[in-house]
Amino acid sequence: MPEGHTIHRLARDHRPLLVGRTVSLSSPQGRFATGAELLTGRVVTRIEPYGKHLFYGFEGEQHLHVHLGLYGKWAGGVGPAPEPRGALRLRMVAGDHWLDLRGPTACEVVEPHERDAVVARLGPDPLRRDADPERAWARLSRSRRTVGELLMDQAVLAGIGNVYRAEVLYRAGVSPFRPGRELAREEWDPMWVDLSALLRAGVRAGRIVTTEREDRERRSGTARRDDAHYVYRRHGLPCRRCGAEVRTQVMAGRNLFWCPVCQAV
DNA sequence: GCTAAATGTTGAT
DNA sequence: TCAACCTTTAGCT
Repeated sequence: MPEGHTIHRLARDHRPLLVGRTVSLSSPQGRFATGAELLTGRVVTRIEPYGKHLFYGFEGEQHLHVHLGLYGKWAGGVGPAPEPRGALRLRMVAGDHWLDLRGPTACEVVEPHERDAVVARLGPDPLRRDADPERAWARLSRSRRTVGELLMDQAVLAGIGNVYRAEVLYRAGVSPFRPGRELAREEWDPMWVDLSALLRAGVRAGRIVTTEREDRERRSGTARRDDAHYVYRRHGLPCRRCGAEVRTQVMAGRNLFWCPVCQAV
């Protein structure tokens, strides 16, 4: 489930398994091999997430660049690795641990300047300590594009996907159709803070939960198991706060969800 | 069992 | 704007 929280969680989980260790890499899928085997025998020096991109740094200043895309997934375990099945793009083995990568959009060995080029075209990532929210504000506040489009643009903000877009706008009470330039600074600053908090909670939980505990508890009598979101994929259902029907419409190529009452303007 | 859709991006039209 | 990439799952039958 790859928005930024998934990528940062993977970096956190993979560091103790890989950093400082000699790793062997193989690409059983063959036809999608991207030279990863050439890194076999080298030591992993660091693992860095930027937005939805993940970079595994190796001795010799080369990096393995991974982008999970829509369906990419890592699996792993301890002990002998299972027989490779299906489209297994990459297997990494370090000591007792094995890690299998399936279905990524990107899995390639890159030079430092290529890594830098990827990072350079990304906006600030709210999960990174070195993120500069002013860069995002500079883009948002000058744009005629809608805030619903801007939040999905990785050059404006890195790591936000379709779930966080819908949920953070709902929590801010901002219409996705508002042009970025009509967003007030006093509205945007709390949204950045909220995004950071939601993403951090997502890293901890390993999934996206954007509803407040009180909201979930208040509804507990009605026993909906799936109460992790306010509006995402809830079109046609009543808004959890006002009861109006949650709506959906394609924006920036993805299904947008919003409450027409709570997010009227 | 089958189909459609899904938390994403790229490159062609 | 749309197809392609490629995997999993939800919701049908």
